[in-house]
Amino acid sequence: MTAKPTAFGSNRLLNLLPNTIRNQFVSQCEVVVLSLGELIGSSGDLIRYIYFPIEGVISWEKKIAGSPYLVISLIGNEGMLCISLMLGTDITPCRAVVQKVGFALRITATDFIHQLEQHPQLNLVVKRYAFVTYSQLLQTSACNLFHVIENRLAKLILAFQDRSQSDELHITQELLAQMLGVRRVGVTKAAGSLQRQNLISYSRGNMIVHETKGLTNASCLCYKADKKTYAQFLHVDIFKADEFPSEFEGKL
Amino acid sequence: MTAKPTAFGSNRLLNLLPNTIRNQFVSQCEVVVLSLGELIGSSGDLIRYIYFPIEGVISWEKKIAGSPYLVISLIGNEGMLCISLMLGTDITPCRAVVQKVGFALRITATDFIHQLEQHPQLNLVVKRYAFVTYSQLLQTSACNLFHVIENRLAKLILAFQDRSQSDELHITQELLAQMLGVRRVGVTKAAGSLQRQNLISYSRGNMIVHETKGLTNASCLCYKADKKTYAQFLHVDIFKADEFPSEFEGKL
DNA sequence: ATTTTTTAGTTCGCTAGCGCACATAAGGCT
DNA sequence: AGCCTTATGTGCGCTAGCGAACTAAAAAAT
Repeated sequence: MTAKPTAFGSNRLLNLLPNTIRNQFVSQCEVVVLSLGELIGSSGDLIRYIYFPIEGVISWEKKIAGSPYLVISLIGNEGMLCISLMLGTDITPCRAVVQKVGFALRITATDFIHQLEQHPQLNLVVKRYAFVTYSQLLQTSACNLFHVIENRLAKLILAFQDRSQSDELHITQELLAQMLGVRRVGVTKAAGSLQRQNLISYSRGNMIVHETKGLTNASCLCYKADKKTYAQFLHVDIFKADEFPSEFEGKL
Repeated sequence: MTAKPTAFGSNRLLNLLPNTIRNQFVSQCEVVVLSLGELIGSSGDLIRYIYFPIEGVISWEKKIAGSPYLVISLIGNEGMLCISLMLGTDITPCRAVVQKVGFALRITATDFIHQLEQHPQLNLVVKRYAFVTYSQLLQTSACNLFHVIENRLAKLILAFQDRSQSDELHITQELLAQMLGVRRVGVTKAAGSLQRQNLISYSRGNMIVHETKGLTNASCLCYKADKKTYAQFLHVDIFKADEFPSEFEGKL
């Protein structure tokens, strides 16, 4: 499904760009629907398109030998897919699956590289996003090792909520378990605990977040750390510094 | 300690560069000693220098709230420190500690950025290295979650051996435990098991690797996966493709 | 030679999470 | 209504790893 975008720039990364550049960039994009369960790319695939979600949630999943897929991060309109092109290769290291329906702007890989050359501001935004992604992965790596399921579940729910832009999440415990790389029973227990604390309620795949703040406390500090990282390196005034582009250009 | 390098290009990343470019790059570097336990940078620090180890091993460590430092990766002459500069920021997300003495070429951050602008080949190598690093971190993240201590220890020993370029490692179980984010007792148990299999032997901080192959089997497949990733994206003929620089230039 | 420090080995009780199997309940379908 | 599928809850025995405390032995210091 392709059409000219109707909701320009509601991807938060693209929103960081100056208007003229964003408009020029978006004119090179097409809008595509993200349908539930859709596989956008598998590990090892050639990257044909770069996606900037506007609505919906995509999970970024790594598979290692002998273990199930593990969700590395969730991607919504705060992010993009996939950063590998920025890093000198057109092969994707993970698979990406649509976990909540929506739509995205997408651009072909070759056009994207072209745009990067033309717009140092775009270049900077994407590099910074890659850094944030890397930095959050560092956090997740340690989180996976040290933190218990209940904390990790709370963090995941919050991440899903942020990207859904809704307090009602449509997701089963089975799926949450797969994302966390644990048994469903483990999620049942943890979710039960969160429900008893009146932070969430759920029924057959419909979860409602009641208390974002309480859930933040129930999660490990990793959730806050991730948010802070994003805010620090992708703050809205990323280009407002006087030195851009004279000093930043080509440097960053 | 600064002096003109005596062993040009024995960093494997720099070895990928064409001779003329490597020589030009190295002429901008100074040689510094890496002394045991030296802290090269802490999380949040400004990046003043970029390091290309020639000998020795540096650990790249992430700290999250409430937990000890966790080693994300070991860096030797196959790598560099630190990739953040490539990603649009001059702040380092981890601390780096020298775990085996040696020396490195280093260049100031501003000179490095200058070199990147001048040499698209250098740019590509560093980008690719950043991708490999990211990709290996994906692997480690899942490994930390799914694999038992014995597997992870075997992997760590192999990584240390590779970067030490020696079968004799000088490292205590206490330190290995800190690297893995587990108790020393856990390492004692796992190391005892590896010793009973005649894969290693050790005594008071001196470990000898007897069977690299056996140790590879004792490790999870993550060790092999990491090697494969490195080989795939940083193979020696990274520039031998005809299309460089005409097609790659500016694109990758 | 004796003491102190460092490194490694052992034990104990405990918890988180596992695999597996089965029970319960809510919706959807015929 | 009755059946079937899907989602969630529960129980059981087991293992990996934890915290804490103690022992043993090698090396270093006095």
